[in-house]
Amino acid sequence: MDDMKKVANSSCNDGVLLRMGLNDNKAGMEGLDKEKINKIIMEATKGSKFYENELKKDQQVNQRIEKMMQLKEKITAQQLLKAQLQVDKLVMELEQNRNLSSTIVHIDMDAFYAAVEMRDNPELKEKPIAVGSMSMLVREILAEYDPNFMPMGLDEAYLNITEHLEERLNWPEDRRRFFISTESTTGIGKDGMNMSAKFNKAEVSSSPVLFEDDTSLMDDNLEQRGLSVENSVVFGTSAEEVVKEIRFRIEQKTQLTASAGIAPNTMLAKMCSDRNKPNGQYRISPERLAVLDFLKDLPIRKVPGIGKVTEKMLKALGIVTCSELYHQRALLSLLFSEVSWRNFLDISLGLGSTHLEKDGERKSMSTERTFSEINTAEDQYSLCRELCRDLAQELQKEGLKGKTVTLKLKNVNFEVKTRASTVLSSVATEEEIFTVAKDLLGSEIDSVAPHPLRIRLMGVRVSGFLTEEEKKYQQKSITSFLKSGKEIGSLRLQPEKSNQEYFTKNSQAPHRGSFFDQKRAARQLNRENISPNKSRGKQLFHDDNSSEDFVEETKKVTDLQNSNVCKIFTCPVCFEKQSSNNLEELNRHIDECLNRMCVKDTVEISKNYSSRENTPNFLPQLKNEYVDKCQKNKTDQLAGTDQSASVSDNSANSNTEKIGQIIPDKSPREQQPSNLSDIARNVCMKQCLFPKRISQDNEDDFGKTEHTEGTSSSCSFEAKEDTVLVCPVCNSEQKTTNLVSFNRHVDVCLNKGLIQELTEKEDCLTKTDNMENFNRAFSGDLSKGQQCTNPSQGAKSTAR
DNA sequence: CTTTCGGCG
DNA sequence: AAGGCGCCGAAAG
Repeated sequence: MDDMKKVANSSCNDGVLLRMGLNDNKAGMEGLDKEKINKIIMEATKGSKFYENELKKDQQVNQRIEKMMQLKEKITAQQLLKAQLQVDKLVMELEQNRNLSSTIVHIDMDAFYAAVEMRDNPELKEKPIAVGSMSMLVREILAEYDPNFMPMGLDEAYLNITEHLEERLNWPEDRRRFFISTESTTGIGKDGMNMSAKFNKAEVSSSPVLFEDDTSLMDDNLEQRGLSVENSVVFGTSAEEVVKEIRFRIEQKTQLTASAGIAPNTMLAKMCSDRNKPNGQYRISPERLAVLDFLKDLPIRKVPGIGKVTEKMLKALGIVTCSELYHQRALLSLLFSEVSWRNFLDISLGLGSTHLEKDGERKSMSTERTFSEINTAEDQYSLCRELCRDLAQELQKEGLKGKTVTLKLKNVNFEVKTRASTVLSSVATEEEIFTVAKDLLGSEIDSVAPHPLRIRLMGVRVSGFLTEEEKKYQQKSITSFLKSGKEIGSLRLQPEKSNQEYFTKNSQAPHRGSFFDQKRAARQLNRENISPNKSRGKQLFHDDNSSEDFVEETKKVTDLQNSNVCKIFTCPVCFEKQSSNNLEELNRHIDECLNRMCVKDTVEISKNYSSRENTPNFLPQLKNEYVDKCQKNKTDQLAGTDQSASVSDNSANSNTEKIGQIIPDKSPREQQPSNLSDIARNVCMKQCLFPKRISQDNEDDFGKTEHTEGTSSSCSFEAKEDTVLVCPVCNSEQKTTNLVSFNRHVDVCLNKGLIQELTEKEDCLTKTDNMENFNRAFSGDLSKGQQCTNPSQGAKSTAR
């Protein structure tokens, strides 16, 4: 880190020297006109302003890293062990759901190389290069392989060719034959010539390898077809051949080459397309080992979604490759948010979306512009209006209305500020947006007064969109409901509270952050008490960290799920022998053991455990070596052996994985859909959905985590005797006091779409999530995005 | 909810 | 060829 500072400083000095040099020039060359020099100096200062800001940003990242490292130092061996167990349980679940049956293709136009060619050969500029190339291939070529293919920007696209591959098997050869256009060879200049020459040479005449699975092309067909055969090519039926065909047709059409990746999911496909770029392709065969092998030494930076900051942070933890990412999974689960570490886990296992879901509803829309300094309020306001106008136009195209307007400003020092304001009624038109934006701008101008606000960028964003349901109900039911609420008290379960309060409170369910975050926070308080020997974990986690073991290691974790032997085992926490046929009991024992260490946690957690039913239906096989190791570790501890080194260096140990599935515990929020996916529970969930939130309102300790997580409270299906239930949607009194039927009515009343959506996704929704969605739809608060993510894929699996 | 950040093409 | 730009979603506070 010191090195970095040095580099930065010297670069700064260079900048100064440069400017001094310019001054010398100025003195020496009197003929040079003032303006030009001023301009150069301006550029230089602009550069340094920019650079200064880059340095600042870099230091902020360094601080983040420092903070993370401090957090890491405080992690105890017990915490790490527990995390390891939990993460590994998840790993097994993920493995079990691994889907290798899709064939996803990622096509990436070699635009950059085209640009280089163009630079070298200005004659080629006439060509309608990438202009609309992808949207054209939209229709003309790609759709033949996947009618639902997904263009990503102008120069790349995903295709799911699974179905095409099946159909193609029955295709006659002629349907797979394509004629080589000779037009391309007429291109003037060496490039036109080179390209077609390259193609002919490499892909047709002299490289049978490229058509390895099309035997017919090579021999007899050549003879049969006579002259035309010289100009045609037949592609085989394998995925590779399909993609070659696509790339061939793209090149014929656009004169541009494309690279492609073939893999069982989008993430891998994208990484594959990068492999043999330009003008190449790569395939990961649909086998688990092939996937893991591909990832083994792959730098995490290659993964979509991992940018330079994440790379740097992980590097600070000694993580550079994907296998290292896997090895450190336990540590990562303690250091990062749940979304992040789960994403890391998906990456390291090579999991991603196996189908091309059209991206969900957009959550915001914005427009912004960079310009040379603007410092008069007048100009700034008119610019602001202009942006609002543009944005309003775009919003209208998609029929969107939002509640939050955000103004973004970048001053001449490259410092970015955003100011947001959320209004009660939604905005969509230029005027509506501007009304909000101008106030934000105004207060920013005021804040620097009497100095002028010197900006180089301004942007306006609208977010917090209304859903369809809301648009419908906004004016009608909800408003009337809210209005009338004061008069008649629609939900009189707690007459002393206004409905406003009711909903506000409900929407504040405090479960941001991961399970680990919460538990970590709790443990932080009594860490001193519970960790008599901070370095306990060193030997427990002996880890050679070699990537060769990566494949083996993940295998071990999963192998366990198939083993159901072992009736006696040693508790990995207290090291006492336990014998039982009842796995649930064993799990409970370990849970208790683990949590005994975390004094204050214990009560809550064991309460949670005892009410959980997702016990794995298999028994772990614990190898003796593991037990030995644990016991050795124990004796070391007792002997007071000091290993003060940081635990993370050896946090991952294949042995520890062998007991991964013992712990059934997981907070419901992060609970994956068990393969049991038991209908009964889901039914119960649905029934609980509404009664629960009503009954919650009666509870004093409403805000407590256990309740919002929905772990222990029982379903009460009957409202109190004297309550009158008023449907919050249609605002009519309901005769029934049975909450189930009341809820059914509300179901009907509310837009079905939402309910249906919830039902479809209920596998991955917890009660809390359901309630959140409900509350959101109910109260009209849509500022939060959907929290449900497909459990079979990363939280952020596809780049936009 | 507001503000900042990370990442992508 | 590298980095600025416009945009989005999500983390952080």
